[in-house]
Amino acid sequence: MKYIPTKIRNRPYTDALRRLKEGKLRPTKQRLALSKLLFEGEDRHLTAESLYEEACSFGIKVSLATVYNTLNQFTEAGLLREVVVAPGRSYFDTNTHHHHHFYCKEDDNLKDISEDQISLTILPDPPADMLIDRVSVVVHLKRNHKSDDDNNY
Amino acid sequence: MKYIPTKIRNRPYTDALRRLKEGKLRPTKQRLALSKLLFEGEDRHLTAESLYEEACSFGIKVSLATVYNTLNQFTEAGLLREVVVAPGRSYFDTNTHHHHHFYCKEDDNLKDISEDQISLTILPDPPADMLIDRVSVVVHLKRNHKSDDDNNY
DNA sequence: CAATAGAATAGAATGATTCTAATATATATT
DNA sequence: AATATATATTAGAATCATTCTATTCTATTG
Ligand SMILES: [Mn+2]
Ligand SMILES: [Mn+2]
Ligand SMILES: [Zn+2]
Ligand SMILES: [Zn+2]
Repeated sequence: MKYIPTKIRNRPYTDALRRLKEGKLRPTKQRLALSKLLFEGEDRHLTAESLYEEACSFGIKVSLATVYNTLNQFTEAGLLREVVVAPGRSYFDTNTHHHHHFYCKEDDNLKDISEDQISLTILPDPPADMLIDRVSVVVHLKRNHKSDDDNNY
Repeated sequence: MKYIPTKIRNRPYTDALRRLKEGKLRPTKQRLALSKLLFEGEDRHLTAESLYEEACSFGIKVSLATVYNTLNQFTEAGLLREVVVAPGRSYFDTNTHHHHHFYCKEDDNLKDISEDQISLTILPDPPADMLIDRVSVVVHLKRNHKSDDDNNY
């Protein structure tokens, strides 16, 4: 079994802590644990409910209210981005870079499209006294049922 | 006072009726009345609540549940489009042509951007067995507070 | 350790939307 | 025109995501 130095074993916590400092948020148990779930590993899209269930499944003692608070505070601090693609529920995105999304309603699934994969020119000026804050592109997908038809004819 | 032939005076109802036939929906009092509010005049963006209040203010006897049912049925039938820009509530759009939106959160206000005012190239192919259903572009706006600052310095 | 500000929590409250089951109306059939 | 049937409307209850509230707890600072 390979020896892993403490420095490296602790990296996830260090990173989670760094995130909290970035947002000027106290490093409480719950925030640290959620931050670790959110930011270690690949970028992800999640809902308050899904993060809550994940936390519970890892034995983290946290309430749904705190998950909502945390997601909102992280979003406020710029550590997360809120993505609104369908009525009813919000997704939170650990990828805060400017980018876009594929969304499939049937699968309830979000997938990133990096900024440079979409070229966009907006011709109209914003109304008077308004500035463009950000541009959101959602490519809505549907299942391709064509192959089913092919089999029948 | 100019004479207006019955044919023309009744046009809004005729149009409202035509819409219902398009969607294979029975022309009930409530649907006719809502259809008239929705489709006569300019294109508009509205919420269930706002349409309900408008209907009430015109003395139309209808329940909020029926307004929700009607908006969903009309959307299903392709007479309306649902626009999701912010968490919490849905907007319905009488403009069903492919187009995009400016959205200002502060004013809770939607404004159309016609399709030809945005040029968009999506490079990535959709995931396997998926087709692009539609593309939604939302240009989020914020108030320009620059002039306030200018006055102070 | 004590004092204090800030955070976590359970549960209540809210707001949008959907559901339910009774009543009413539009359409089809005589 | 009356009847039968399918469909629509309604009030109110129910649901679901989210936020609020008031209490308890904890991180921070000296
Ligand atoms: Mn990342
Ligand atoms: Mn129109
Ligand atoms: Zn993303
Ligand atoms: Zn529109």
